[in-house]
Amino acid sequence: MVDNSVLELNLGLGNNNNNNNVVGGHAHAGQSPRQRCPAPFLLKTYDLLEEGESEDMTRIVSWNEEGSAFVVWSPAEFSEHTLPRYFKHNNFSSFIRQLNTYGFKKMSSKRWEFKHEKFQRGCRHMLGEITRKKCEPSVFPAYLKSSSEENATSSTEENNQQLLMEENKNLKKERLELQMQIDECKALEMKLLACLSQFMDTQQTKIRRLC
Amino acid sequence: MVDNSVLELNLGLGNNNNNNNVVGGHAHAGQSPRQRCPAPFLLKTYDLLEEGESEDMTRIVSWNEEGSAFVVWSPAEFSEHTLPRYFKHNNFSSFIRQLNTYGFKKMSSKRWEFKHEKFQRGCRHMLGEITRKKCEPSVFPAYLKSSSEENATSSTEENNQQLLMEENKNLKKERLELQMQIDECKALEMKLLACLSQFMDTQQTKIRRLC
DNA sequence: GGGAATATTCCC
DNA sequence: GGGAATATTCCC
Repeated sequence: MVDNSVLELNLGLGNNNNNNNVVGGHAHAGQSPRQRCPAPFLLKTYDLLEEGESEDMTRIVSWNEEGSAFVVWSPAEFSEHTLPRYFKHNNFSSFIRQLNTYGFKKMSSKRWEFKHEKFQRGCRHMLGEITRKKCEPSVFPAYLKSSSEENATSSTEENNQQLLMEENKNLKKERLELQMQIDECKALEMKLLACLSQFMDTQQTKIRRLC
Repeated sequence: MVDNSVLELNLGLGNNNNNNNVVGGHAHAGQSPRQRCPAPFLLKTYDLLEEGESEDMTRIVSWNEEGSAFVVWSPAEFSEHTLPRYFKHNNFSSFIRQLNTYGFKKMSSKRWEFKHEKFQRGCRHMLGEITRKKCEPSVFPAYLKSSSEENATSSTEENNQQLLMEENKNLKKERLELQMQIDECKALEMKLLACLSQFMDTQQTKIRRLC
């Protein structure tokens, strides 16, 4: 009943999209207004709408006339077939929860139409401007914040890079060692197999002779 | 290749287990020592071990001799086949992350053995005493550490850092995979040796009889 | 709609 | 191992 391709697809998407999603959002620091890697959720939702444009999926979900919002025409089919191909679930309410988290608004009480200023047809590049509503751990003393930002200078940045390179180097060394271990294992396997096969041969001849 | 029954099973489990899991933990308030509905993760992990007892799954994952901990004998098979039947993913590292969250300890560097005082064979009733480690709203918030966000760094430098982080991530993934390959190889070796030894025995007896 | 707990991912 | 971001679930 439920689409079976979930895991494969999710993993596929995960490996592609999540790479875009540098979690901390440090990338593209100097751009206006706060352009970041879009959240996976937004990319997937956008892509899912583009998929609809080519196929008959507009029956289930599509942009509205003006492309200023999107409409889920058939929540049941959308949940059962569309959601699991993009997400790790098939619950319409979880999808809506995410929409709310990213600040989408429900446009009409008569149909499932959702709108966000920065989520429009043809504007994939604006997705990076959409942010999650933060549940602030709220009042962290302002003085600590400002001083910490002053302290976070380029020296820590360089340091950071140093550490990354160091770690990188070590990882590569490790990789080589592991690879060698595997080669050894494989070689041993071959030997064992050869040994087994040879032993079988000799035993068989012995037995044949004795008969 | 990947088990297809993920969603159905997950949803099934979700509908059963998550009902038990009164999220806020308000249920059973007056019991000693803090008996709650066990977290879904713990129930699933426990059940997955019980499943092993009846089938040949002990080859992949099982309790240790004393039932005081459990061992993932074959991480590759465990990830590919077992995990997706209980969880919404097939990543060994995500599973381990959860174990750490609930305070499990890795027992040995030689095998994937995990232990928690309250997680033992035959003691499903103790699972309710296991709690997540809380991440206190920590005194030093994230932005104290995040250096790059507001700073003017040259775009090439930033780009460089991006690439390094990307490579780093991939290397770590590779490392885990290689480690798992090695485990598999070792397991195969054991099997071959056992096979060889058994074969030798039977052949010797055959020969002895013929003489 | 949104708060909050748990789950999954990513990074250090 | 663990901090922190995002995702999913559950509840009000």
